[in-house]
Amino acid sequence: MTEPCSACTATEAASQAISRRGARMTGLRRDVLSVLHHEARALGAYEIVEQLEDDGKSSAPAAIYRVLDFLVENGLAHKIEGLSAYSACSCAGVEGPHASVLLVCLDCGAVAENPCKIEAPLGGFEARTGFHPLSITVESLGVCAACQAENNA
Amino acid sequence: MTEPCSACTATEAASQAISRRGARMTGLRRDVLSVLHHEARALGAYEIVEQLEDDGKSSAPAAIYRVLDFLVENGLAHKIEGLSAYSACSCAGVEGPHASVLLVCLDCGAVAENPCKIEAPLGGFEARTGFHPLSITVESLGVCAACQAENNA
DNA sequence: CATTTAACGGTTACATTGTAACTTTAGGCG
DNA sequence: CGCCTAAAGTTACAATGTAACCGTTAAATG
Repeated sequence: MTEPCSACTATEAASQAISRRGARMTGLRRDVLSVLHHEARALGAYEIVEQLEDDGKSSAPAAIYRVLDFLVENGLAHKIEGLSAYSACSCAGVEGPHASVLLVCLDCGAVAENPCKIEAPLGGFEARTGFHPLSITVESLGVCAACQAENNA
Repeated sequence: MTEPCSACTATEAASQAISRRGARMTGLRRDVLSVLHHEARALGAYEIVEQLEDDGKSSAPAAIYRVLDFLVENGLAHKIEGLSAYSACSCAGVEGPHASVLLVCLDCGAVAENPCKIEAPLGGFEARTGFHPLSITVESLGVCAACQAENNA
């Protein structure tokens, strides 16, 4: 018997989390999430389209964007605004929508993630000004430790 | 005699700051920065193109993007990633490139800004993982206090 | 179970945002 | 002046994102 792939395991776990939330984990949604988990890096929407085509599962961009919105709204994926790209959420034990600090490697696309409370990054600034936040983005583009080591070799 | 316009004053001050840094504040750069200061809200690149056309100063998108890159690199403007838009930097006394917490109103486009140290939003996470940040984005899309009041009226 | 209803996905056609590459112009400087 | 560099003009695209409509599927309700 074959070893269980960790990406598949993660996709499966996320699917179950979605069901617990009362939302529907459809085939396309699972496929897209699976691609994100297996690639384990930031992917553009059109890269996902290509990846699905390679798997014989053609879908137009509009459908993919709808799925990505769903995944982000449900906390299964994050959008990296600075790259117009998406990555599977890698937080353990976090369910539902959430903000994260995202550290994105420009070399390899790896995304390191740390869930954060909305209040932290805003540092009370929002409370002082009466601003009502609807979304939070905290991300850094840079070079991960592994790529730094490789570049210096 | 006419009152000095605060947006013009800000543009002028920024121009002088640029010169002190040894960079060139050209006509187009000043024009774009002036638009951002006068509008005092997040503007897309193509909105800036239109605005300049209205002023009889036509420039193609490619040129505007180059100028916007320059302004951002020099800390005179910020890009709001979540809106693909730009706003003039409103920090007092901050010169050169810097990160800021940006609170962007989805109703009126107003941008409240607070300069921040790179370390703060990352909370030491980057130090623990060896990640080398090249850029930082901390922004929130929401509703400003003024628009909340207006919406409730 | 059958019917209704809402959510989802397929599809087309398009809007918006962003760039590459080359040319022309304008400053800075010996 | 003549050279060199940076910036701006210009064209032609590439990449990203959406609106809208319709067929299909899954869920809800009687």
